[in-house]
Parts: sequence; structure tokens; C-alpha cells
Amino acid sequence: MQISKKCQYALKAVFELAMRDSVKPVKVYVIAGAQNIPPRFLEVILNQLRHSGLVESQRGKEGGYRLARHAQDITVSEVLQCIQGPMAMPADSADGTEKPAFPGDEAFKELWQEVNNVICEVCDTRTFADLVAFEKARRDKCALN
Amino acid sequence: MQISKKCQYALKAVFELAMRDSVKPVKVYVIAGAQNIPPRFLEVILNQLRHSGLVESQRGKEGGYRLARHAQDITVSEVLQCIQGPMAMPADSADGTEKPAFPGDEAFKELWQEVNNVICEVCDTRTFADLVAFEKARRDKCALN
DNA sequence: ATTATCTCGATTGATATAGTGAGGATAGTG
DNA sequence: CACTATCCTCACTATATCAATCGAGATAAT
Repeated sequence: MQISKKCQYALKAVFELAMRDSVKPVKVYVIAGAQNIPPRFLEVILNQLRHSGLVESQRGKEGGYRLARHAQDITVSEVLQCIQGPMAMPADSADGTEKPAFPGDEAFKELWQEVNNVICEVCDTRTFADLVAFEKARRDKCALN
Repeated sequence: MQISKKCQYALKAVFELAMRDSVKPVKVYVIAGAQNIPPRFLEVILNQLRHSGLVESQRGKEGGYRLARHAQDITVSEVLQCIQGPMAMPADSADGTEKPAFPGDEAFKELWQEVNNVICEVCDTRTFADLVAFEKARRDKCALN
């Protein structure tokens, strides 16, 4: 049960763009610096996010990346799915072939389905606007001390 | 987001023992055959489960494995933790060292905590007695057709 | 024309996973 | 006691996946 580094980087990158909420595109190395992500690796990741329509890019000088939609319309699930693919639970046979079922297969399938559902409930409803709001609230609280 | 084969095998093996609910120990190759698990690999897995106190073994001829507790007292979580270790969510730093936090780290930590909680809610409350009951109910339903 | 940036596929090195091998320990059976 | 079927242990290998980098190209601003 693990979230890959790549996925964590993707989430952090989208978060950074959401925080900045900038009309001007943000350069890769700026995001990388702000979030401590290997810059060349981040290029790969942002490109993948772009192909999924989560971010937009601008090439050339003064180029960079920005969110393709408002932060409140991008969920954690979308980023996870873009990078890790759909949350494949064991029972999902990769090939479509009907395999001979073994005792308990159905029971486990139902279990994984339920696990999947509760995860999705959390990740589908959590937008990057929420995350940014959380971060800002935390900063305000710290500022009081 | 993936459950390893090893873990799936462990769950299937415990399920098989729960189904049989036998006083006599069940041999590895029997479990392996019933659940389509590579027998030598299953040995390794059952041994690991034994060290965690989930199953008991008997050596020698007429030896094998049985559950160390009643099926209703063994949860899916216990097997998962035995094989995969605790569900480590990204924010948990492996080393105990304080790392310089980056923007959003706290927000993500809270998110992963929540994800972890809902998963545990499902897996902590699901016992192997539940899974066996599910399987038996399914069989009864099929028998009617 | 120059330069800073994104684009994209290939490649590398590290780590984790899945599974196997070989020999030892133990308990029942004749 | 000798034999054999079983569990026990740990080391090992092969393969896949992950994390990250490289290098050459395309594009846009100046």
C-alpha cells in the first residue's frame, strides 16, 4: 500500500501551481525548487499531467506551466489516476479472460471494492482548493504565535 | 496503490484455513492446490504468518498449519500488516529526522491520515469469519439455480 | 539569431517483488 | 531404530517496477 514518489511529486507540483494561482506560467525549475523535486523528473511528470488535461504549458522563453482548470475543480483523485492509473485492486484481472475462480475470490473482490470505494470517497471530494485553504489556515495559526 | 501477490496469497491461505476450520493441521501443498499458490512460496508466507502468531504449525508427518485463533478473531488488517508492514503513507518519514517542511506537506499529511483511517475502518472490522460467511452465502445462492 | 524554455523517447541504476534451491529439524510409522 | 513426509531457514536468482537522467529537438520571446 504505497504512493509512489512520482505521484507525490505530481501532487506537490499541482499544489504549488494552485498556491500560486498565477496567470503567467511557472517554470519547471521554480516548482522543483519550491517543492524539492528533481527538476528533470518533474518535467516528465508535468508532461504527463498535461496530456491528461490537468495543466497547460507554454513553450519558449517565459514559458512554464499553469493549471488547466481552477484549483477547486481539480481533485486529488484526478492526479492519482493520471500518474498511477486506476486504483487496481487485486481481483481485477489484467487480461479480460475468465479465470477459474478459487474459493473466496468473490469475497475478496467485494472487500477490495469496498476499500476502493472509501478511498475514492476521500480523494474524489478533496480538491486542491481545499488543500491550499488548509495550508493557509495553518500559516495564519502559526503567525499568531 | 497495489496489494502484492504475496499478500494476496497470505489472505487466500488464511481464508482457506478458516473455511476448513479443521482441528487437524492442513498441509501446505493442500492449501496451495486449493488456492492456486506456488507451494514453495506459500511455505515462506505461512512461516511469516506463524511468527506473527496468526497460524500454528505442526511438524513431521501428518503436520501442517491451522489457525492460531478463531476465524472471527482474525482481521484482514492483521494479515496485511504481517506481510506488508504498517500501511506507510508518504508523509511518514522513514527516518526519524526532522526534515525541512515544504509548502503543503502538512495538508498532504492530513489527507493521507484520513485515507489511512478509512482503509483501516474497513480492514480492521472485516474478519475471516465474515469472509467465509460471504462465500458460503454465495454458494447457497448459486445452489438454488 | 540567440536563448530559455518545454517535448519526448531512450537509457540507466537502484530497489522491490516473485519465486526457487538446498539442506536441516521434527514427528509419526513400521 | 530407520524411514519418510512434513515443516523450517536462509540464501539466492530473475524479473519488473521505480526514480531519475540524458540528449536531441521544437517553440516562443527578445
